[in-house]
Amino acid sequence: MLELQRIRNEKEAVLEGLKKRNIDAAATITKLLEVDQEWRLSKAELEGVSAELNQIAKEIGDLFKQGKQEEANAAKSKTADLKEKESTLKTKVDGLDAEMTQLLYQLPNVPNELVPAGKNELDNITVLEVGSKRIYDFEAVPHWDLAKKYDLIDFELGVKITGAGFPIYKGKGAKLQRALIAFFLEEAEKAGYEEFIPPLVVNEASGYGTGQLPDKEGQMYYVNEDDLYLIPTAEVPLTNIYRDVILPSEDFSIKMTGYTPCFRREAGSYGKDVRGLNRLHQFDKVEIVRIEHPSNSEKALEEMIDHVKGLLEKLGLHYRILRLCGGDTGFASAMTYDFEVYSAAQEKWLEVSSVSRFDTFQSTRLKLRFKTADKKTQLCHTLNGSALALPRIVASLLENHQTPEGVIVPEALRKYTGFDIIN
RNA sequence: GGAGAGAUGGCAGAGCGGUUGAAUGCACCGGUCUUGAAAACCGGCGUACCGAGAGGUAUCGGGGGUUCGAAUCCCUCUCUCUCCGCCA
Repeated sequence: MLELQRIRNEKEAVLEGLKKRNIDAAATITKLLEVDQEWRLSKAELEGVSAELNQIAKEIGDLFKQGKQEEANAAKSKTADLKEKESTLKTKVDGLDAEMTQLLYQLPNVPNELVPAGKNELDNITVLEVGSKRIYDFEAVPHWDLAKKYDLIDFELGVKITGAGFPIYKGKGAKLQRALIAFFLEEAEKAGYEEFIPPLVVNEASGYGTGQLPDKEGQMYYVNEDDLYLIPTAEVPLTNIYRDVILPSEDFSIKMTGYTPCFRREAGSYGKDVRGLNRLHQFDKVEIVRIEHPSNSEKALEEMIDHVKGLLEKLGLHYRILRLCGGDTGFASAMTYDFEVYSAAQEKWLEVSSVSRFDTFQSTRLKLRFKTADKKTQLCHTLNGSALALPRIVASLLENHQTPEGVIVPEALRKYTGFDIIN
């Protein structure tokens, strides 16, 4: 959620920024400021009436103490009108308040100045490409065929047990999952992230805290009986650890990591995009989350990018980094870098990581703040990224490291897998 | 699942219809004293919103109600604890 203060003070800059998302928010913001104006006036009026009532109540209390019953009772009659007025104003102020919140929820984050304007993925900017496309001297096979050939993943069996998008990993396939999780967690730990194992279901307040609610309600699995949501990413429980927290000083840098399964309904997906491991309802991911002083979030983002680069390089994967354009940047993000790995067999780039800074967009909702040196409270910045999500990494590893003899396991992974080839 | 108890400031813990944003202790910050520190003493010390400011309003788990007035009474929701049952 954008800070109301910011919209008041920098209306033009906010509008300009949102244009990069291909959004014209002029009407919403004009309306918002109108409501805000009226809200402030009504609120001042309401508080005046409340102050008057409080004053009278105090006087009546004093009169009773002095035994002046009649005067006290006389004073009571004065309150009827004021109470009526207070109640009306209260209803009005609450209504305006709700209307403002509603409008604020509609506005996405203002993109960082580096974010290019644009509509969709075609307008993203490639900022770095490392490695080059592998040349195969045999016909490259897509990962779903390799998974079947080496009996690593059984998609049909997953359909039997649960449904499409819930694969069953077997044997070396299962072990590869475990190895990747362990590898990612240890790399994160080396980079200074503390590991957490959070709950996989969260309450409504947490959903609102990181911005999955109210807009993306349909993307989460919902447990009606207990009013809980299955997490779509570890970002939700990890970031919400710091909901309603005021850090005691400005000297902080919080780095968290966690492995969790992630659950996404992916309503509306179909066709070749969902083939094999490309898009699943349940998948494994190691997430990194940071809570930073505003002055450090740029550096933090760079560090996270370097971390993810390191992972991909250790896995021997050819990748590129994209700075997403306004239109392709997520609702809550101020700037997002996507990492993509090239799949020769599928002849396309697969998104394997997304690293974002949210500035104060999440912390506004989370009420996540810190105390400045002069005792003021100020909003923190939040950032997060996948480091990494498993399915497309597995797809990339299988496809890019395939040989006629089998799939070669990257050196860095061998101590976790215990085998160096899948055949 | 059944029965009971409870939810107060960073923590502990009073208050149980009247001027209480809230006693007291601890923690924390500033000061006096000291070569320095400790102790002692003095002062300060939640959050949010409105306001240029003075100040005002809200907040004692959430929501609603009774009352001139609610942390205190009533309703409701959520959560926690204890005992019983079940169980990895």
